[in-house]
Amino acid sequence: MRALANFTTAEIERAKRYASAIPPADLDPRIGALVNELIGRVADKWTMMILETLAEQGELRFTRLSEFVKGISQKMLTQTLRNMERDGLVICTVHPVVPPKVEYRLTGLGLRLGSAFCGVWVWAAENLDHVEKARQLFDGKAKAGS
Amino acid sequence: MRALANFTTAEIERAKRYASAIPPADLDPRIGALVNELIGRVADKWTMMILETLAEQGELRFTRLSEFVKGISQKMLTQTLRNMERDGLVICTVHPVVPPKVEYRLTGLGLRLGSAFCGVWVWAAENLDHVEKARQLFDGKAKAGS
DNA sequence: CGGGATCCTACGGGATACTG
DNA sequence: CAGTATCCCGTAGGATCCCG
Repeated sequence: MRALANFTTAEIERAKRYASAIPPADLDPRIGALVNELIGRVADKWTMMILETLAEQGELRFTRLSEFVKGISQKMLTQTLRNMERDGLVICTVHPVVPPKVEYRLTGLGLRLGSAFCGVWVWAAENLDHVEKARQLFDGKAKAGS
Repeated sequence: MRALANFTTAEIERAKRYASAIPPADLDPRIGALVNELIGRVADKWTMMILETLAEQGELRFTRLSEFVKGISQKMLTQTLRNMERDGLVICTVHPVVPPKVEYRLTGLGLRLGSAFCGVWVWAAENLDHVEKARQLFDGKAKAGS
């Protein structure tokens, strides 16, 4: 890890804690593969946004949910919700009334995933301008190089 | 948040910390949109896996990296690396020798994102069997219902 | 209201071949 | 070795219509 020489000590500490939290999965390579499969499933744009909305709002009906998650089509909302339900992240309660009323909320598992993702959200919020500057710099260089 | 009534207190505490960490982004709706765009960019399967590998391994050459990130095509590796470089997550060092030698490592920004994602990895490793059981249960019900 | 069923298209992404 | 360029296919995912 000599490559990390020019990071701050705080950053290195975080990296170490990061690395040390992973090993258990590496004992059996199949486990690692399964974890990656699971990550791939869950690290989906819509999954993350639905997860975030439900974690913030608590419990929502289908249409209400679609209003919070801007830009999602009803097809993707349904599809993603079904997958999340299958994975045990979400519970769907159907009230037998007309017009139908269906409410979605996170399970304990889903809630824990939500708080696990929290760090990513905070990172995004904190480093938004940082990323934008990096992009402008990169695009500027690319143009100059052509 | 009455919907959370049947969670453990620990889970509720986590949810509260979660929710309280988000608000700053909601002040200006445009910020929220930008954060979501950024999340969409970064919550990509390959981005996450490359990020993880570089956080663990420190610094790697192109081919070496492709060995760690199982299943990735060289096209996607190049593409994802370029995007990450553009976003300021990764630094690419080109050594002017033959054969070419190009090394990739995380920037401080990338490293921080890596540690932010750490929670998700831990969650995945911890709850793998939980998810699998939920899937079997769900699939069983689906079959019974048909 | 909350979806399911269809249709259709754009594009993600793999395989292969070529280059400095 | 580290890409770039080309071709090509599958499917993610939007639009639309319908139904209980």
